[in-house]
Amino acid sequence: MPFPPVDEQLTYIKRGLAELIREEELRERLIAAAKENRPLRVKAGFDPTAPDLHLGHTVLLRKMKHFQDLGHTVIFLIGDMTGIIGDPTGRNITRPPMTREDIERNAATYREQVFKILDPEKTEIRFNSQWLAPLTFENMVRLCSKYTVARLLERDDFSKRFKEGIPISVHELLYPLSQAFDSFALECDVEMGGTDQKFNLLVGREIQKDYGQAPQIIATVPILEGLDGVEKMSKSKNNYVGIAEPPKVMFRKIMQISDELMYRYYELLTDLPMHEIARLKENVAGGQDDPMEVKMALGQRIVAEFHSEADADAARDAFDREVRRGLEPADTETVDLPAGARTEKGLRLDKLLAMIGLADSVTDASRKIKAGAVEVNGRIQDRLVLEEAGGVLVVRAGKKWKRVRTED
RNA sequence: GGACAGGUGGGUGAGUGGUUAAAGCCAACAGACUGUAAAUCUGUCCCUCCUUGCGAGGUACGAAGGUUCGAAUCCUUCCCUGUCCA
Repeated sequence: MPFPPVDEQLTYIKRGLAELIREEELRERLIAAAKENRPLRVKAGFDPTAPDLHLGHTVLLRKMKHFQDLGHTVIFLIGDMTGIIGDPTGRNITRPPMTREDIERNAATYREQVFKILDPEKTEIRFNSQWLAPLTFENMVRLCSKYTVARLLERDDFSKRFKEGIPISVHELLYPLSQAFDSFALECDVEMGGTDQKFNLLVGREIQKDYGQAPQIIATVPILEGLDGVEKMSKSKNNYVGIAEPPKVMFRKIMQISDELMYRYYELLTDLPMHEIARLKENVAGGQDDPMEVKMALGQRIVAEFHSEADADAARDAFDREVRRGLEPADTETVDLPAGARTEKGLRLDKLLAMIGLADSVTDASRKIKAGAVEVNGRIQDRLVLEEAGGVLVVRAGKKWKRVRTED
């Protein structure tokens, strides 16, 4: 399969990239690839834990996909060696070593999620225990001899911790080395990662050279800001959009980002050409385009990528209906009236809310009632005991809705 | 092995015997505002009960005991984390 012209490839690759080390080397490598009709081997490493991918991860995955679009091979490397050893840092209190089964299961989940973006035909999934596990002590020491402590301490977080007397375990120092060794073992032409990985990726170049291999080219992608627009997207910060989340949830979350942030999302999470994005921005600033429309279009693109066009349209409609107009969702669940909600005085609304999941607890429910967030059949409730009306009750607590069948 | 510091509600972090269910901040949840947002403002933010009240009760500050009318705050033991010395 012939590759596109080198300049075209370069432009495609460079879009949305944080840093490319070095462009000239990549150009040469691309020329050589074309000449030998050999796809480049592009690697990115992933942790064997937490296979719940979110949009932040997809920035990297999308860039990997771009390489595939150009005909190159992507290596999805699962760093299972660290998982087998156990906890890398003291941060996670006693993380038990993962079993082979755990890792297999996580790998399966990765496959499921990752191939929503990557092309399976052009992807190799590899595990670094394959070559790290059989590494003898002798070879291990040999690897270590190729790098100095001073150079390892150049890494930002290492030097910082060292200066401040925060402990650095020896195995942490080994981490960049083993990652570098992976690149050698896989004969990588390019390694990718977030900007926070730059140091590790650079070590790979050095080690490859030492082992007589052409040093890999490094391509880093920016770290995506989360929904808050400030901190990086992460699950623990709860500012993420998971790629396995339902269309409606995804769409709603995307609509939550600030107008400013949406252009960055366009750049990093869609393939809309840069000049188009610039135009959108101008039109919004000039008042020709409605920012909400632009953001909804973004939401639709993203939802469509992980689900389908139809899902995206439905999500948009649902948003319009539920959030903009505050109407009851079309897919409101209907439940039976829980037995305990009825007392001799009548229907206890606080208990009902807690039992059908619209409140965390009875106490929480009564707080919500007090706050005027609870509505039954379109009427805001301020009493604990509900007048029985019979039939199906449409209950709303804040954003959540339920229909309750009262058996009569 | 020794010395020292510390373990508080989802997170951070005050509080060193008594209006402390425990400040502040963040997150979260509601409400107002709005073009979706963001920003801003207001309220809420352990559980249960009921007549939803500036209500009553229960549980809570690593664990278990103890001192005291009364402890997150003092004592003992234990567990855990960190730093330094060996």
